[in-house]
Amino acid sequence: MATQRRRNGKGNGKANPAEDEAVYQAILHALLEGKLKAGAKLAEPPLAEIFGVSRERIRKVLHRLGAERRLEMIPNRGARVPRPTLDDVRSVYEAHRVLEAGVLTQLVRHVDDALIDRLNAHLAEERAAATRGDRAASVRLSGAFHVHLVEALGNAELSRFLADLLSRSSVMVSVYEPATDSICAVDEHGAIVEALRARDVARAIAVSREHFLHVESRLHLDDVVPASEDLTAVFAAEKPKRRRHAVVPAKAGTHNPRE
Amino acid sequence: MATQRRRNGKGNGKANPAEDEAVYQAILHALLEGKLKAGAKLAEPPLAEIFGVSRERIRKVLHRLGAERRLEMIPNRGARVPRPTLDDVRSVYEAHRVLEAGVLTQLVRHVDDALIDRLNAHLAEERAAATRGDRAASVRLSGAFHVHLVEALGNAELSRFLADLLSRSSVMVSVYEPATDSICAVDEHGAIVEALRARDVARAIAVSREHFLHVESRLHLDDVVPASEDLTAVFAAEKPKRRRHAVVPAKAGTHNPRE
DNA sequence: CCTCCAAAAAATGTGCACATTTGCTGCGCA
DNA sequence: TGCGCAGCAAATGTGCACATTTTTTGGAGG
Repeated sequence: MATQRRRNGKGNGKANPAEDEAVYQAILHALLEGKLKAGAKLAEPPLAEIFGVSRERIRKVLHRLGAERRLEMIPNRGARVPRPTLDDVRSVYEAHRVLEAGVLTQLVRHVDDALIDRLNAHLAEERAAATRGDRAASVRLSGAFHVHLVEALGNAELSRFLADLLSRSSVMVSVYEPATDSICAVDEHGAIVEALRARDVARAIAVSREHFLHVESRLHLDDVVPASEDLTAVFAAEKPKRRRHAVVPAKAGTHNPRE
Repeated sequence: MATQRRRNGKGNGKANPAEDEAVYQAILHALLEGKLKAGAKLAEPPLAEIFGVSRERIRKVLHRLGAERRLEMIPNRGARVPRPTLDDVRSVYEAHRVLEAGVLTQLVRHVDDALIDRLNAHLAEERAAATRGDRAASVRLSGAFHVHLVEALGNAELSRFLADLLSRSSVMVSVYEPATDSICAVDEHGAIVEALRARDVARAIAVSREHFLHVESRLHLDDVVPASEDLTAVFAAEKPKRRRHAVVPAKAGTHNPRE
């Protein structure tokens, strides 16, 4: 219900906040999945056509993404997918490293058995995923570990900041593709937990730092996978509204459009 | 030239990006200065009238401020100045504390004489302001000290995060008014610099933590200054466009309206 | 006197018609 | 051949006219 309206008659200012959110999530998702080329332009008319909504709707979403620094907005020239430099990537990784140092410092003051148990349970999950060779799960759980650390502090500001950093690094990862193998050594995570359990701040920070530098060293700037150029193909699976005559051929340069 | 147009004729879609920015800055400034009541509603029509711009312009700015979490946007119900709880304040202070712990940890790896000199120069300014009893300068310099610390790392992400925290806390400060006296003990800042010079991470962090707890303890939630209720009065000095029959007395709180 | 409800008033949200700006294409001229 | 530049097509930005929703108002009934 309530999914097939608009463009009837003329005056039609019906409120539909869910639709804004849907378009926003679709574009954000494509961005986070790395389905969009680094310097790609996101023009309003094509997107409006693809999602079957008015241009104003698209425009609002685009500006919101721009305000969140997820898109690069140039006055009178539209929105583009940011093209992060290697320095940008290092900056994000360094920020994460610094943040985690602070988090660990604060965390040793509040460690209890329950926290250690939760972290160990998470490590078990990570090991299981690694053992069974589930790359997707490994990547997800690897990021989740650091999220667990901040969330243990229960501070909304810090959690938000980390989420911001992670979303940015995920985009970069898709550009500088570090996905060779063994994404995030579980042992290093385990060492952090161990240091936490021992209340050893210095060691926890040292291990964490080592861990980040390790991950960071895997980045390589050459060999940039171009991702898809065609917006219609990118959003093919996102909004099965209707009006899908544009082939979506065997191009499929990226991953599978899943489900 | 080009500052006195609009509302002539009818079709008038002229681009004026500077005007967006001006309105944005005006509202943001009022927000940061604490001129707006905590739960105050920012309705579009009055603001449009006050600034002498179209409602769409106001709407865009309001949504942008909402995306930045500086305003609380409720669908179909407009924008309100957020009413931070005491927990919110503590959360921001804790985040700042945790962040600075990480910053200090990273900073001891890069301290050099030049940095220490710069920080000492800043401390001298702080002491001078304190000695001469300049409260405004003291507050400003006190915040600037922590900004100097992060900026010494040269990391844009971290700097942005701190700026975000500071802007939030400045709003809160205006609510929970900690301005009794001796806002930020210069000695505590000096102790941080001293620990940095000695490359003593643990001490630097301990002093910093102590410092933040000290500042935080000054907050009191009762006695909330209501600030102004009337939007026209709040923005009186901000936009001397015209159509301002509301006095605009010797207030002149801000800067010159340029050119 | 208080509560509840209907109708009006005000405020927010949206599509649309342009104005403006950008980008491009092709023609002329050195 | 190459360099500019006029004109055109496409995209972005903006005001405006409504539609929808919220809030206020003014009674009627308990």
